[in-house]
Amino acid sequence: MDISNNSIERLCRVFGYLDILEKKDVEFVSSMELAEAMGSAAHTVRKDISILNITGYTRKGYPVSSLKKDLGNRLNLNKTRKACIVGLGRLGSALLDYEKFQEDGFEIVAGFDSSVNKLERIRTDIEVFPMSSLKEMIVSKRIELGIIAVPAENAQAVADRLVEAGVKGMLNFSPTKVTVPKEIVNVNMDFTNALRLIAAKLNK
Amino acid sequence: MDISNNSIERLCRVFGYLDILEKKDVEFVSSMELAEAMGSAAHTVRKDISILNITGYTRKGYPVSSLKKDLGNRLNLNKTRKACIVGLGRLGSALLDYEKFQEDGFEIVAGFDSSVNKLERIRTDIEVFPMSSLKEMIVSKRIELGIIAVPAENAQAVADRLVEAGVKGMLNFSPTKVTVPKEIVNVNMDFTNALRLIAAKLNK
DNA sequence: CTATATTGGTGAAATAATTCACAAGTGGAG
DNA sequence: CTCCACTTGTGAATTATTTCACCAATATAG
Repeated sequence: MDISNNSIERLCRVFGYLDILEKKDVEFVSSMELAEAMGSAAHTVRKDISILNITGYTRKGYPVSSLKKDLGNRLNLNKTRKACIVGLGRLGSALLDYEKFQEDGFEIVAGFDSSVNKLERIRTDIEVFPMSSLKEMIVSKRIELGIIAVPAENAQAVADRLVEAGVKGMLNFSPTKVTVPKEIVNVNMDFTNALRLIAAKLNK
Repeated sequence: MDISNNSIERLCRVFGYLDILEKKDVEFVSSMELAEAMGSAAHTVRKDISILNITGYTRKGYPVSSLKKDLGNRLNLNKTRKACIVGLGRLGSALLDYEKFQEDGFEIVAGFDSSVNKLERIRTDIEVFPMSSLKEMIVSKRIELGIIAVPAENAQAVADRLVEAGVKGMLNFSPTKVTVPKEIVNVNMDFTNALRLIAAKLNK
């Protein structure tokens, strides 16, 4: 299927918003309302949805629950996926307890760190392990996603080990770009670059 | 100047990589090497740079320091900018101590939280204040950027107050899209949506 | 000095993405 | 029943972005 990255990202956001509407028992939502919530345009929303061959109802909009279900099916968001966090410094341990992940269908089932010290001090409901058991745990717990929260200089090494252990996707919080085999999905969250982007846009 | 968002983002990453090269005293870098480090193509790098009318040297590449300086000038990255963090929960307080920001020219000069309890318990070198002094501090310290690290339900209210206090740009870590006047630059970092994007790309 | 291998620069071509415009359907008012 | 206001769906037009192909410049080797 040829659906652009931008469309996918927008649709993922729509999915998130539908989740909110569903919890409020809203039955129908128009492309206009979705667009407003997303900060985009109504025709963009309609186009994105129509790419997936999902249709709404004239004069009523899209049925919230069914659209959410359909989007979820097409975008693979209907099943819970297991993830682990590597690197339990300030950021990593904050992510361990970020409840939103669970609510949204991403279950953090393990944390890893190379420092025994950190492992002992950490207070969380989630099991934490030394780096040496990374592969074993990823395999036995069937973890699909790895979240990298280690310093830049270790990011590539961690990515390599995650790949070797068999994760399918990685979310990389380190400011380094990591190189992974092309079948592995990798998304970067580079805080500094986000600030740079803001600075660069300030006087455009 | 009409330079696309994607180009700007790529160039910001190039800027970051040049910083590393400069610290290693590398004198010249080729478009190919830059491309490899960025995970893009050489012609993309050259095109992006040429959009800014910056030129390199045949057979040598680009002079690292001078390219960095030029890019910095064009992208507004050569001066340090002051930022504050609003919301000092797990994530916010982790960000307070994220040294990378300082190294990269973004100085976190204040943290804010509505809970006096949190303010008292927090251990950091950076000054923290109650929400009631948000505007006063932003004005007096000439803070240009706001980093939002509060729960979704408060994000819009915080964004409004930041705008009202006069920040020029915001980095929003909450999973909600916030609406701001169009002259304010706003960038979202939505963790959940990043994971969703990964999931959606898994079987494409 | 000459030949060669590199490397940047860039207009043009190819692709991709967005935006538009409007036909078609339909719930609801009167 | 009729009309109207509203909302989707989508081919077409537009705009933006990426990719290509190749010229020009030049460092280096011999």
